[in-house]
Amino acid sequence: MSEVTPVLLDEQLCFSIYSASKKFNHFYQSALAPFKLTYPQYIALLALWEDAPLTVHQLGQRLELDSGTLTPLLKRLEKQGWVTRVRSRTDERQVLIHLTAMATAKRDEVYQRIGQCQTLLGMSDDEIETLMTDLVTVKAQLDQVSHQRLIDKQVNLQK
Amino acid sequence: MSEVTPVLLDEQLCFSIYSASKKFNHFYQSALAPFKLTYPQYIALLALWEDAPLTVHQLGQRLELDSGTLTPLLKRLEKQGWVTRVRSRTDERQVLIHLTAMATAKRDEVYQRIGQCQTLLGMSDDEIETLMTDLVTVKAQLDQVSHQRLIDKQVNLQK
DNA sequence: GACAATTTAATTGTATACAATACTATTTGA
DNA sequence: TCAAATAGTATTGTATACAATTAAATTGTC
Repeated sequence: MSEVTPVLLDEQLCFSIYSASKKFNHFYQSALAPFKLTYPQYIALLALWEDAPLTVHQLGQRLELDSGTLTPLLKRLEKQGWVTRVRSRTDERQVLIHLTAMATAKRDEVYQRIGQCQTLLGMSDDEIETLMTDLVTVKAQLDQVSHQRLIDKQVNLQK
Repeated sequence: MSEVTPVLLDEQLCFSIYSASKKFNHFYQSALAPFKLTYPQYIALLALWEDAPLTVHQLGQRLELDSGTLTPLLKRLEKQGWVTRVRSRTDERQVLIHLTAMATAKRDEVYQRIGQCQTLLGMSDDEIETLMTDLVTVKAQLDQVSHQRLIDKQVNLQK
């Protein structure tokens, strides 16, 4: 009697999320093609349209990305004219990310394009809300487990 | 009266999924650290433990990954002794991915490790099932939209 | 005020992802 | 039969991700 079913529900859920995330990515990539923006670049702009300037660190907190990801991403956005990267005068360690006039000007156009493409997901707002609530639960649990892992790691190091 | 709320529910959902996917990734990365496996490498092995050998193409269908991703991933798995890559004799175009004796031998150990770490997500099986069903809906819709995009693209090319 | 500790970005190295292209082997069709 | 189309894999180029390290600036403490 071998216990041969490791394909637990959790595992399938992980794959579902992994796969959905990639699909969403492609969706935005294609929707934003006229602006040559990727999804991560887009959400960076979204955060800045809401509140700018932001330091790299602040942006990272909102997007849950670190400087290793953001620095090159922001350099690309700068090269394409969406943002400027200015080292703060009051604290030379931080780099402030400002929106360019072009970024401000194009905001509504980008919004509109996304709106156009957002041909509903075939789910009610309630369903989406529920889905998101469940995802929050999953994420919280994963955070907790990975915190547990830290302790576990130390235990494992003993032997 | 400007329509300044582009942060639609869909957008928040996308970010939730994106963020959950990354967290799951870290979870597996850390759970599988003793085996030096990443999540994509792990699901490749999962597919092979279920059914091997598989061609790169077949594996790609199961994982929804193309050869650009799989070829280097499989080379890494080969270098670490999990699989062998053998060009098929009956059809020289395809490369068959076989499990090594080590991979077969370590299967249960890996399963066990994952089982150990899978300290429940704080959700019932029913809740998880519902979540996955909803994700399937979202994915189906995204597939449909991206298919629509193809037509759209052609229309846009006109002007 | 000196200096250790902390904070913040950038860099480096590794590993996905995927579009586009190239290349080879197989299959198909005239 | 053999040219054209197709299939399968690999390669190249671009863009994330993130751990680990480095470097620079600031803060806290004596």
